[in-house]
Amino acid sequence: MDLVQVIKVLGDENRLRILNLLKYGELCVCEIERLLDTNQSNTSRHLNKLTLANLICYEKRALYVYYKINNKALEELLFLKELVNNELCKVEKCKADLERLNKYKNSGLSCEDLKEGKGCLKL
Amino acid sequence: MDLVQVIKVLGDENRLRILNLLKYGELCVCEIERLLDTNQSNTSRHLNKLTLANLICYEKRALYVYYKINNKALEELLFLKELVNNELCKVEKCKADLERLNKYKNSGLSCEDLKEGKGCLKL
DNA sequence: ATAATATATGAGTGAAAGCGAATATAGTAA
DNA sequence: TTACTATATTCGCTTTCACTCATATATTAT
Repeated sequence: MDLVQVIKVLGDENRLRILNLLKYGELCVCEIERLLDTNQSNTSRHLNKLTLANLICYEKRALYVYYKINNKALEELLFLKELVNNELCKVEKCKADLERLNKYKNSGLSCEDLKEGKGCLKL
Repeated sequence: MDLVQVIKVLGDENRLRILNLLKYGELCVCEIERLLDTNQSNTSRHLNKLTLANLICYEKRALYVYYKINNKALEELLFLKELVNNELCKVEKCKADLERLNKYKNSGLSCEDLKEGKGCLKL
């Protein structure tokens, strides 16, 4: 995928928020879905676009698919590295996302608990 | 304008080509129009979007409007600086644009000559 | 004043993109 | 096997966006 297409993929709030969330480690689809407060279909589509642009990659374990940043892309596209590492953290929504992510991680819950409405990611 | 909107503005081939052209100095609209090989209306619209995103600025002199990179934006958004300075030069179309730009500059012609079909920017 | 030119803008069109609801697929568990 | 769950994909809808053509605006020249 060429540079213009990669930038087009980056030019969406939900996808920037996903990159920001994945900066600190992998997450499965249902976790991202709750954190973004959108539905499963939409989340999956955004993850697919990021994957096609080689910005993230995934690993399937049992029923769950875990997504993470493709660090190789960050090394090859330094503007992307700068964006992810030093610019996203200034965006208000991204800050709020990280707060919720931390609460979730500190709660000790896993994605299996989310469907029951436990924890801090309930709607 | 927030980060997402700025990236959306960046996610267009013509606008990336304009930024690449302006990297080496100011150009007026009719010069950019010829270099991109598109029409006047389209060129003006792209320039307007880049201006609204604060990525470029302009100065009107006589009948002509000269656009140039807003270097303040490059200092404030380092990913943008990296993109403009080190990434655009890898894009094939941008390379070709710079070749044509150099030919034009070396020809000694000005934008007033373009309408007569002189020089290397004729259609 | 009028004419000519550079640039901006309005209107319309077609393509692309994001979204929600429903459905399909794949893996797990009983 | 059947039932259940996580994720992906299809469909239809709506919005956004780039583009072209035509027109408006502003500046200069005559």
